Formats: sequence, C-alpha cells, structure tokens
Amino acid sequence: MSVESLSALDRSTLRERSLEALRAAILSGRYRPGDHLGEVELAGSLGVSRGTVREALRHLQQEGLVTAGTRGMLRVNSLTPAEVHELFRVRAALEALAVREVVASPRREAAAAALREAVEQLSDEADPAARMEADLAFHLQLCRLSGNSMLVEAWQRLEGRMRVAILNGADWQAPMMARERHVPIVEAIERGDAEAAVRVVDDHMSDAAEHFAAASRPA
Amino acid sequence: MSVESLSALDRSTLRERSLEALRAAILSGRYRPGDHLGEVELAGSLGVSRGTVREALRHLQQEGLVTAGTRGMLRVNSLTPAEVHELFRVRAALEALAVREVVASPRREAAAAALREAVEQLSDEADPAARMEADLAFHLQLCRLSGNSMLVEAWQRLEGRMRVAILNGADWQAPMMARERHVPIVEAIERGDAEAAVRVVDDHMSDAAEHFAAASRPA
DNA sequence: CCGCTGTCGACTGTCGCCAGTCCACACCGG
DNA sequence: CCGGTGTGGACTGGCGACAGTCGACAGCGG
Repeated sequence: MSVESLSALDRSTLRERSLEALRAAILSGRYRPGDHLGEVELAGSLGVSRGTVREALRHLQQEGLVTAGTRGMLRVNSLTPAEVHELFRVRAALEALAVREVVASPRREAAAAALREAVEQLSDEADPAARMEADLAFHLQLCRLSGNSMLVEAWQRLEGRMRVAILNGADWQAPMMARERHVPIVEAIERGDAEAAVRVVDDHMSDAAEHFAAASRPA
Repeated sequence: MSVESLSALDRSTLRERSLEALRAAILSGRYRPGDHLGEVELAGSLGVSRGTVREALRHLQQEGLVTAGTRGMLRVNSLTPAEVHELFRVRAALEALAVREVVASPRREAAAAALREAVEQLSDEADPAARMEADLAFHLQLCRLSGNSMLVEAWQRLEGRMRVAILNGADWQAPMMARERHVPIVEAIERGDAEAAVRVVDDHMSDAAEHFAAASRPA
C-alpha cells in the first residue's frame, strides 16, 4: 500500500520522481491490474500533493500502464492475449523498419558493433527483471541505431505496454530473452542481409507474442 | 429532455476543452513554431486556471505538438526535413502492417467497402483543412479496419506530428491527398493483393515525405 | 420483503496562491 | 568604456482548498 518515500536530494523534479516511483510500483506488481489508483492515497504515500501525482498519473495513462475507468478514475491496466499479439505485431513492424535502416546506413559497421555489445549484456544476469531490462535495452538500441528519431519515439511509446505484457508472462526462464535469440539479428545485419534480419526479428516477435499472450491473465 | 441533452453535452471537462482549443490554435497557425506558450497567458486567454492549462500543455507535449525548452518552458514544435522523412517512413511501416492485416482479415470485403466510403470523402472539399482531415481520416480508418488496437494507438500518437508536418507544407493544392492517390490502395485490398497495396502505400508515403519535407522550414 | 429516496462519504475537477529559479538589464567600481 | 553585480520581473514547480458529482447505504413507505 505504501510506496517508498521520495528523497529530496535528487535534482530532478518531484513530478519525474513521482512518475518513476509510480511506474516502478506498478511494474513491480505492488499494484495489480484493475487496482484503483486514488490521487489522495498516492499523494499521501508519495509525500507530494495531489496535483503532482495527477500529472504523473496522466503520463502513465498515456504510456498505457494506467487506464481511465468510471468517472475519470484510474486503474492499473492489463492486456488481453489478443492485445499482446497486436502489440508484438506492431513492434515487429517497427523493428523491421529499424533493421532495414540500420543495414542501409553507412554506419552499419559501428551499429553492428554496438549491437554486439548490447547482446553481451543479455544473459549474464540471473535476475529476471534485469534480463527484461537488457532485452528491452537491446531492442531500443536497435531502434536508436536506425537514426530515425520518430521510430525511437514510437517504439518507446509501446515500451510501457510491453513491460505490462512481459510482466504478466509468468515464465521468466523462457529462452525468449536469451542471447541466442538475438545473435542472428546482429549477424544478419553484419552480413548486410536486411531481409534475413527482418525474418529473424519477425520470428522472434511471433514467439514472444505467443509466449506472453498465453501467460497473460484475463483481467 | 432538453436539460438532459444539455448536461450530456456539457460532460466534457474544462481540461479537454482547453486541450482542443490549444490544439486548434496551434494547428491553425495562430501560434507559430518556436513561439513560447506561457501558462499564465494561456490561462488568461482560455479563461481557466494555470493547472488546467498545464495538463493540456503536457498532453500536447506528449502528442508532439509542443516541446520543452529551457527551464521547462514549452514552445510550439516544428519538424526538420529529416524528421519529416523519418516520420513518414514510420507511418509507412505502420500502414503497411495495416493493409496486410486488413487483407488477411475475414472481414476484408466490409473493410474495402468502408475504405471506398472514406475515399469518397476525399476531394469534394476545396477547403485545404478539410482535405487534410479527410486524408488523415482515410488513413486512420485503414488502421482501424486492421482491428489492431495497438496499431491504431501507435498511429494516433504520430498524428499530431503529421499535422505539424503537413501544416508546414505550403502547397495544399498538391495532389497528395487526391482521390486518385488512394483508390489504388483500396483496389489492391479488394483484389487481396497485400504486397501491391503495401507498395502503393509506400510510394504514397515517400511522395508525401518528399513534398512536406521540402516545404518544412528550418525553425 | 421490496423498492424508492435522502443523506453521507469519497473521489476527481478546478482554482488561487506561494516559493524557487533563471534572465535581462540597469548600476556601479575599475 | 568595460566588466562584475545585484536587483526586479517573469515564469514554472508545487501545494492546499473548495466545488461538483457519483456510488453506497440506511431508512421509510408500500
């Protein structure tokens, strides 16, 4: 019920810290899907005013972690299996564009090197949360390396929903985020074979959708 | 009953109305790219409090119409030609997914019919703003008919940016939004030829990117 | 026992206010 | 004349309070 208090030592704004705290609280499962998020309660537990949590909640709403219920009340969002599938199809489309642009880029070599590095971060951690972070970091890096800022933005908009979907997925030990799943992408990019890379990404996304949709609970 | 209808129409919150008003003001060119949007000034001109304006501005910020400058000050956003190109490439990727899903859908016939109807709305209006609306409505309809809610959401997130890009484009009389440009898409969908439809969409987007990027000013 | 109604409580919508901060510009010492 | 300085203004960050609204529930009448 209580969210850890915010230390006043940080230089970022209260709104940003509240946002982070709330996001972490939701993503950590402290608030379950469907739970009502009251402004007064959150303001109390976060030690900030209602207006501040309000803005944070609105941000979370646009991120898709929170959805509006009756009378503007906000509750933690969840995804249906169908939505998970949809989500990963969109993601596949975006990342397919990313690999195409990376391959077509003159900085392809450097990009591939950066991706190699991101891949290395992948399965060294046993902590499931860290695995998820590393996986998302890899894919975000892929989008970034495309040099397409609009693509990065669109991808990040989906990131919140992805976290929800992954959170609902129970089996963290699945090889979904393993290194072997990502190496082929990098290799195809290094070869300059965009179509092969797209196929790999597509398969990767299909598998992930299947996996996480099966595990997503019907809210 | 008149009382009921009045109360029903009055259900929209001040925040939503302020948001609409601000969006309209920016999109109508009343505020130019780079203009500073002061909370107090807007609160005064809109007749609402600063907090209300703030939330509307934050929303606009996430829509991409407004961007944060120094010390959190917000100003009307503009797009570089490069960003316009990026934007339309992302849009092409999303709409390509849309046409693929529409073609693969069992409701393809009905979808094609709905698109035919949307096409009919296209060039009957001489008013450039109406033309833009009809064009965006057609493409949004395309995304909606895919049945992929995440896709619709992602597309709508880009909508604001598209409007500014189109706004910067001077030549409203260009055949960019003409009916002839959109009919081939519908025809390919009716034939069930997804790849052809994707190619048409891709060309359409490339042309549009070229057109609007050339006209976008380097703010 | 059932349905209606009035009241209470909780929550969000909205507002006005105070505090902190940064910028511009006039002012003063060299 | 020039550079440092401080002072005023303007803007955003953040907060507490009031108002409107809807749901829940007890109480009353049939």
